[in-house]
Amino acid sequence: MSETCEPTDQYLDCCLYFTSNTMTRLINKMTEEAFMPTGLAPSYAFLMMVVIERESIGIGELANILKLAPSTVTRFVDKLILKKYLERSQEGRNITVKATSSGMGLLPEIKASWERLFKAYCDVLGEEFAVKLTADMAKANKILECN
Amino acid sequence: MSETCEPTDQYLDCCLYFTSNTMTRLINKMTEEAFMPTGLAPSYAFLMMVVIERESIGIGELANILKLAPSTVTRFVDKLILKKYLERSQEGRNITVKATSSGMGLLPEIKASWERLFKAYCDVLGEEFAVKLTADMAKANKILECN
DNA sequence: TGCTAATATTTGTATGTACAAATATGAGAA
DNA sequence: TTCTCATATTTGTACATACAAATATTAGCA
Repeated sequence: MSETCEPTDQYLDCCLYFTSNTMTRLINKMTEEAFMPTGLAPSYAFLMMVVIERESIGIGELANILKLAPSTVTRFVDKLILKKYLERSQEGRNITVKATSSGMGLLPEIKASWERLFKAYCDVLGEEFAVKLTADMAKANKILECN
Repeated sequence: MSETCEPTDQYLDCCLYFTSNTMTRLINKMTEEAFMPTGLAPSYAFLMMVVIERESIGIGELANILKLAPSTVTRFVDKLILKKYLERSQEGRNITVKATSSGMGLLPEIKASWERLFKAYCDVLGEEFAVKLTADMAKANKILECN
């Protein structure tokens, strides 16, 4: 008896903590699939995108943009350096990070994957609903960020 | 100089993967605080709630309700057994889990924490928005679950 | 020029969570 | 009754992520 969309305990669905965690697991799986061709986990791909867009950027600002802890960014950067996609450079007072040319080479595939992801969830959720939901969540995040 | 709600790169906010992960981190922090008095991490508290409500339940069904992988449920249950809040019982063919009396004793505090959490995010987001958002996310989850 | 405070980054360590492989358990066929 | 299959659970392992403590680096001051 496989489980196809059966209704489970409704009361958990009224909790933002629960729905948010559940959604993250579901969307993460979808995103990992979409980003498979890049050879990178989605968080790494996002980091690459931001670095490339900014040319050169410090750990702290990266953490701010990606909403990750600086220590997490450090670990990600370390791994991306191992893969030769990034390099650290000491620019004057600040340590900054920039993409190598092989890192830059990833950008088209990353962008394509990102679009594939968007299409994938719009296909099931309907574009209008998906876009609205995403905007609402971004709005909520902006409020929640301020503690 | 501190960073109070400054606007960051907008384009990430159009991505459901990004907004969902960000929201999960924010709401998880809030939830951990709210559940502090229970002495349990939120996921454990939720598991306890479901077990108590069902009296006795198998790992698989628990995984289904909580939307977690069965292996994850096994680990959680192991830890809750160590803390003497749960016990495993072999009922006929199936292994089931039920709360000990000390586990049951947690319920009021868990419920109180859950209400505190609800109040906390309604306070900042506004109850109407929060409830609507949660419902929309639950709706999206139901669709995404069916792959 | 050297000292101290402020800030940025990294490291140590812990936790949640998953997947895949291993294992156990019960059910049906021979 | 024994064998094999299906299903449920656990174990091995790996990764993202965080917090707090340690470290480095710069800036301002004496």
